[in-house]
Amino acid sequence: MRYWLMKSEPSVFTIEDLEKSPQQTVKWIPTKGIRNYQARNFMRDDMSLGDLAFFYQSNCDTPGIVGIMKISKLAYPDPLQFIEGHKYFDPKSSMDKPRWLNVDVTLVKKIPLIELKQLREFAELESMLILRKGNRLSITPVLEDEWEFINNQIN
DNA sequence: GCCAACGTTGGC
DNA sequence: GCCAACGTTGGC
Repeated sequence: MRYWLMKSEPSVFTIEDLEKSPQQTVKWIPTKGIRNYQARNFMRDDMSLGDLAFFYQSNCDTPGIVGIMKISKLAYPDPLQFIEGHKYFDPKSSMDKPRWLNVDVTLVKKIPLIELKQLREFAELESMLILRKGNRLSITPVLEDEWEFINNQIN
């Protein structure tokens, strides 16, 4: 069992959108393609069914963690890469050899916002990838210790 | 294979 | 809106 942190911009997809989705389950992210090789490789190589992930809202007034999700479907080809003219169309991808993948996620629970600036205050979280300068990866692994520490803040 | 130019991310 | 940091592209 692994732990993850997955970013979404509220202008694109919010935790409420996830809450309102059928079975509270969506392709991550419904209207968006993940177009970064490192993030793709995490999904393809390292994610397992039942892995848990923080829902992190980014690029907004109050960036931070707002929920917990689980991986409910393993990596599969992102349909958006095949739609000609679509923003996420990739001419170099093919049905035979799809380049881009998504997983499905299911909401476990919403949690009260833990702001980025709060996360920065905990020495225990110093090594979190999300807190590193210049971090831009939309999917990052979270260590078990970090996961538990943050969960203890919730309870 | 180098690297400059460009595009994107995302906190502030 | 700024801009630092980073990833990708493409000419050479």
